[in-house]
Amino acid sequence: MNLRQIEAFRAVMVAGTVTQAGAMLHISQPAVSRLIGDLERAIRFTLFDRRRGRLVPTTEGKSLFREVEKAFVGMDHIADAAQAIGALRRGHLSIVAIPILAHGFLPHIIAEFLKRYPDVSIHLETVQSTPTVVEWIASQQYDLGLGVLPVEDPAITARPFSRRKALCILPAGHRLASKPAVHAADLEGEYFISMQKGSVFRFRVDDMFEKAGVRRKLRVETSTRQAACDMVAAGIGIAIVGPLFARDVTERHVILRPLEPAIFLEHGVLFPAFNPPSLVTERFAELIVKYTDRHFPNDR
DNA sequence: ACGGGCCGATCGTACACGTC
DNA sequence: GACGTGTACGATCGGCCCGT
Repeated sequence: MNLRQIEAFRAVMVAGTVTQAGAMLHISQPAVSRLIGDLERAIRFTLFDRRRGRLVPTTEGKSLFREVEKAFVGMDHIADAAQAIGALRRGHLSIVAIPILAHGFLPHIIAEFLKRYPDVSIHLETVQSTPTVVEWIASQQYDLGLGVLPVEDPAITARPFSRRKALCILPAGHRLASKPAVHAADLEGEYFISMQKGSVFRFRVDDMFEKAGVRRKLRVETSTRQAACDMVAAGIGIAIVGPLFARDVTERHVILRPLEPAIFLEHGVLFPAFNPPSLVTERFAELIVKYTDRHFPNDR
């Protein structure tokens, strides 16, 4: 007994004749006839009486049909579920991101994604640094991560979505605010708010000033762009932050200027290397790339 | 471990024929 | 004519073996 024979049996019960059952299953009438015959031989009792060239279900046939119907209801559920998953009408996506991307940037993408796929549920977690994002993605605790590139970890597959310049943040009314761009040499002797040590970004900023021979007065160190902006707005000093992916209230009270020489920062989507992304994850990653191209194109 | 070839089982169609 | 059964034959698939 096999599934194909059961399928043919059900089709004959539903359609009434072997010919129509064949049409239902998109096979020929003899094929159905043989499947029914094979099934009867396998179970060793007859499912149909052959009366005047017609198949009439026996009592045993009717009993078996009730059981088959129960099983096919379950099959229909599976088919529905498969279709729903394929069409992204169901699904879950867990994301871990650094603050600059989790705030202001990702909410817009999530909103756009949920317009297209309203029944997908999303969990967004914010962590302070890209190494933590990498760790959580590598251990497959989250489906997708967003952080700063490069990521040199064999357990991670990275897909860049943005390459943009860092910005200099000045307090309103600062002497450098009138300049179209701020040069490293302009910041000689300025009070400075620095991003926390250990990050790729901090290393690049310090390296740039060192090569330019510029000495700053490092006043405060912070881990978030938001805190740096707030402190610049409060007149504590000047800061250099990574590219912005949104404008928030605080940034209206500061002045943003390009930095010379430019410090490029690349952001990327991170996946676990040994676990292929689900359809939901893939679609979300594609949307991040499209959204960034549209609203925050790469700097040259 | 992987790919290719062989072989048997299974499933399909086409056709002939019987029954109503 | 409509429908069902039986048979011949071809296509496909999966298991097995063997070579790389």
